[in-house]
Amino acid sequence: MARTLPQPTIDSITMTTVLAALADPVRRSLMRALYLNAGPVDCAIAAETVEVSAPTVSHHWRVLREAGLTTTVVNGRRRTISVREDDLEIRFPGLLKAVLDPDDEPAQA
Amino acid sequence: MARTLPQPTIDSITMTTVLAALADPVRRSLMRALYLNAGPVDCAIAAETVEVSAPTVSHHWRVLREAGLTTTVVNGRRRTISVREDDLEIRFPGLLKAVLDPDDEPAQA
DNA sequence: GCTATGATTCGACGGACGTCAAAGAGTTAT
DNA sequence: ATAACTCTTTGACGTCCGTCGAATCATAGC
Repeated sequence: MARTLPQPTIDSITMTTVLAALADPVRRSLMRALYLNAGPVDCAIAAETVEVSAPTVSHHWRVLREAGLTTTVVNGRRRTISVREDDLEIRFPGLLKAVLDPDDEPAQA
Repeated sequence: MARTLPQPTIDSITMTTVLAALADPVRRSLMRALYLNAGPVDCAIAAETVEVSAPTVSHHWRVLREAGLTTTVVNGRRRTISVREDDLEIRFPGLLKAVLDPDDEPAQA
C-alpha cells in the first residue's frame, strides 16, 4: 500500500549527478525544506516553499530522487519525501551539511 | 609584472555558481590537480591531467576563476593557478573537502 | 623587427536543462 | 460510476553548456 519509488543504490550515486542536482537553487530550496525537518515531509508542503509550477516541482523531485538525494514514498494520492541523509553521509561525508547549512544567495532574478 | 586576473570577492561567491562549476568532471579533475599541491601550479601541468583540447581547458579555468574557486596569476606567458582554499573555507566551510576528497566516479564515457 | 610559444577568444555545433500548459494516470470520496 | 483531487508525463520553447578548430593576443628570445 505504500510503494517506494525506484532510487539508485548507495554505490551508484555519483558526485557529478549529486552536484548537478544541487546546483539548481530551486532544488536546493526543496532539499532544505526536507533537511530541516527530520523525517518524511509531505510533497505538497515542501513544494510551497518554491515559486514554480506543479509540473516543474514534479520534475525537480524526480531529478533529486534519481540523483540519490531523496526517497519518495507513495501513499495513496499523497507522497512523502525524505533526504537520504545516512546514505549520503556514507557516500560523500560532510557534503550535505556543507551545501545546505550555509545561507543561500537571495534567489537571483 | 605579475598580474592577478579579476576574481569575485569572498562575499560575492554564490553556492549556485560554485556547485555548477564543480558539477563538471573535467573541472573537478583540474581542481584536484591544484588541491593536492599546496601552492600555485603551472597551468599547463594541471591541464595534462585532463583529456580535452587547449581551448576547452582555458574555458574551464575561466569558469573556475569566475566562480571564485581559483586564483590565476599571469607571469610572462605562463600562468599559475591556485585554489582559493582559505576564502572558500570562510564562505562555505567544509565544502571543498567534501567535494574533492572522495574518489570520483570513473570518467563516464 | 621577426618568429616562436603559451594561452585566450571567436564562432559554431550538438546536446542538455528549466520551465510551462495541456493531457493523463492513479486514488479517494460521494 | 462519477466526480474531485494529487501528482506525473508529454511536448514544446528558449536558453545555457561543453567541445572543438581557426584565428587572435601577448610575451620571450633571437
